[in-house]
Amino acid sequence: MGIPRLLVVDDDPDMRSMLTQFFQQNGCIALPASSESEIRSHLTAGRIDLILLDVMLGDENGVEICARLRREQDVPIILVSALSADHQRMAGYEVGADDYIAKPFNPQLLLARVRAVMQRARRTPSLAYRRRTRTFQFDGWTYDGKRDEVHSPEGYLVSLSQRETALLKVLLANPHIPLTRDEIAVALDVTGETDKPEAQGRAIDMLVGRLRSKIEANPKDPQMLRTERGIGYLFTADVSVDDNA
Amino acid sequence: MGIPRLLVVDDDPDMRSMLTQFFQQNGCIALPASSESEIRSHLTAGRIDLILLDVMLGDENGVEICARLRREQDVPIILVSALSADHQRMAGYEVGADDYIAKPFNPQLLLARVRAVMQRARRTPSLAYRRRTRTFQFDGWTYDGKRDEVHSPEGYLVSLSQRETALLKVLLANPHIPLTRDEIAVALDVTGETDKPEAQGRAIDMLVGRLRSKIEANPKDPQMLRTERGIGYLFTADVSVDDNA
DNA sequence: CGCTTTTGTTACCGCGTGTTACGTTGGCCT
DNA sequence: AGGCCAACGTAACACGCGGTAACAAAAGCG
Repeated sequence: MGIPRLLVVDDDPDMRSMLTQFFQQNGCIALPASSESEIRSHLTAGRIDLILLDVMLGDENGVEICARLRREQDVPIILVSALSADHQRMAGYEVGADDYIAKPFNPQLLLARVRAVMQRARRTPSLAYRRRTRTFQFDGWTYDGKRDEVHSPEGYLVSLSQRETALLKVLLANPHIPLTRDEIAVALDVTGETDKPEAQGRAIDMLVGRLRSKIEANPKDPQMLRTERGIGYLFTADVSVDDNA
Repeated sequence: MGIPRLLVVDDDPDMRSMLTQFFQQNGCIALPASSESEIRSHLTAGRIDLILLDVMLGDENGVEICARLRREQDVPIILVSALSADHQRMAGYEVGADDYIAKPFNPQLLLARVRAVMQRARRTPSLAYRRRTRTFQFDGWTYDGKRDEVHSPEGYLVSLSQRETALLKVLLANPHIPLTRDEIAVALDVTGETDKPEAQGRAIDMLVGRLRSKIEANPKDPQMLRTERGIGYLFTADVSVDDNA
């Protein structure tokens, strides 16, 4: 089988990079994330085998996020918390988490739990192992996640590059939400090395421009992929999702 | 029957080559491996009479691997471990291992155990001893493991070279999983002499290209054997296995 | 031994992607 | 209003990865 791909969700940067590094040293691909929208971007953008989710995120609640995610898809989730109180633990399970670990934890134990959960998930003939494919509709356009194809309102097949497709997926996962360049960059970085010290030039601008030139009727006056001056970009189309395939 | 074919699984290169050499001097064919995916590739690619499996692999757990393999097929497995603790021993048995040996071990004793397990396996009228031949179906295509033939969806017989067939088998054993060139190279080396010091150029690229030209409808736009830029290759067809023959 | 077939190597090219540089836009200040 | 300047768009270039043609080496085969 391939390399396990984990998503480490914690709002404390130290804890986050500590964990991602630890997992990377143990042969996993560990991607950092710190908010629900980032989680969703990752889930849409690429395969994620397991989510390690801190219960106490700054302004969001890990348990609620877990419940919401679980209502929608069956990606394995391990909740992490500083509170080992029993009722918390129960809340975690009731909410659909696969396991629950209290801080501070033994790294080896954590690794063992991660493996156990992933193995359990693998045995289940669920989609956790298959690539997640959905079909999106937006403003007449179609993105077919199964074939990774984009069709214009007139039905023409528009070929996007890998990166352009990835960007589109990020946008589709976050419609009507302004995204900063950093947020986009992080979401795109499926290769996601350690939390980077912020140093990417205008790559996102170029990417946006290239995508616009392919999916905007008039790229000079973008309707769907708007720019929020001083902020970032905003996808303004209404998106409908098709989970059938 | 012929010469016994063993698979030596250990993540320590020294131990691995020591063991393979030892067995080779004692009239066996010993193939080195260091990960579950390698094991699976070998099992799919050719006959394996017995697996010598280290419990402590770097990022994988030998016991878990053993359990997983045993759930699927009945290859004899001997677990090897530095921990001779009893509970570990029990865990090994419960998991379906045929024997359990603690490091450091007497080579002669090891050999005796190996022989004993293999003989026991031979008496059992199981399939472990026959060459494992399966038939795979993928996207209309058929690979007949018995005759080593590939048939197109239209029913034409397509002749693949040895290496191309080997690659196809590796892919069939790992569908929907991105494989690096190194992983593929290792899996292909069923001849697997000593662990090589990694120095293969673009042989895999060529091999992939050649296989594509034979089994992809449009080799320029591969559907099944996709390339994962910066990673390696990915076989995206749904594979179904036929164990009858 | 030559000839064929398979397999690996080298070299070249195209494409996707990031960077740089420069022009343009639009907000803000006086 | 006009001017200033940061932010943005994008053309042009640079670079690396992967496809593949052509060649070389190795393995079968008579």
